[in-house]
Amino acid sequence: MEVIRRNTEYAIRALVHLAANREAVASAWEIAGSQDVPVEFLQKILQKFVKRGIVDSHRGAQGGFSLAKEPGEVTLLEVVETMQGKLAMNRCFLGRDGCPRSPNCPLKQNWLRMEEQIASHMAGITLQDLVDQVRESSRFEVRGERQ
Amino acid sequence: MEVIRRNTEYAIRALVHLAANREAVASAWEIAGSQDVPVEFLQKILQKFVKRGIVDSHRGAQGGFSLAKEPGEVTLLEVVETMQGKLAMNRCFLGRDGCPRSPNCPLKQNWLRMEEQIASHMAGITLQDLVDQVRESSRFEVRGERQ
DNA sequence: CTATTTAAGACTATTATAGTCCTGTATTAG
DNA sequence: CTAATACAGGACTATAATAGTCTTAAATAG
Ligand code: FES
Ligand code: FES
Repeated sequence: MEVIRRNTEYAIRALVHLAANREAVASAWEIAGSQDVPVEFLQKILQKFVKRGIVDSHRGAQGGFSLAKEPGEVTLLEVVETMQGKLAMNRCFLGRDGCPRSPNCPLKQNWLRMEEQIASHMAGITLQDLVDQVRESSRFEVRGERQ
Repeated sequence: MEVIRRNTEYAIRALVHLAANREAVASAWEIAGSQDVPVEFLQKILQKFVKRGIVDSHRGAQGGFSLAKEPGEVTLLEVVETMQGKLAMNRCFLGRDGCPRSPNCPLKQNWLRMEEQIASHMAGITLQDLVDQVRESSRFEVRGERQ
């Protein structure tokens, strides 16, 4: 079972791309090409971030997308939640027809704690961190350390 | 996005049922009825636990299923993994065509840590805990404390 | 022997995700 | 002003995952 969906993965890659070339405007076509993502699909994805104010869009010739915030300000949590909404372990357990049945169910507490753990973990990672790491590993690759 | 699937939820309910009536043999039909789960579907589910040695099956008339282990020995983690396999955040990030591209990717470490957190949390909850809690809450209900 | 109940696999239905396409509108180079 | 460029938004299709059903066989209690 996979928690992070494909489009979320695409989104992260695209945002890392934007964060790496801060201030520059990149078209969806350009990003898609460099990240192996279907263009039209990527546009759809980026639109969500535009609405959230995380990405700026620029129409017309020479237009495209750019990061609206500092890379250090955008957390993985924001990105993931923009794509797939709040992560939920399960709406209900041990209740036959929805959670309200057992308001004091112990699993509910456990699910919530797990959700919080994941969320706070993701909230601690920013695009800047990812960009830095990408630079790190490509430094290795340049020295001929492939695989 | 939901991490726990429907059939896993059914499985937990069914196992709690079995754990509550320890030693007794309950037919799939009986369990399904008491837990609002499609019978045939539940059979499929229980078969998985039989194979894992968590549940014993008894064919023929008056047959059914019973818990093969002590309720305190069966963890939520086992149950969830029996149904949906190991929980994975995502097989890969920031690599275009699979994880091997960046063996030292930072997200990989983060995903692993999150997976471990969830797993250890689930490993700390047993069927016994759930049965106890169900008894707790029904005690409240009996006193007329509905909602 | 017969009614009951699980085992196993094939099959279908439903829903979620992924991906495409088309039409419109803003922007800007020329 | 015009034409090319590139995003906006919605409708649409395809694919895959999940959920659920059905059918046949094998075991067992009475
Ligand atoms: S009964 Fe709804 S979360 Fe436990
Ligand atoms: S590149 Fe595969 S997990 Fe990061």
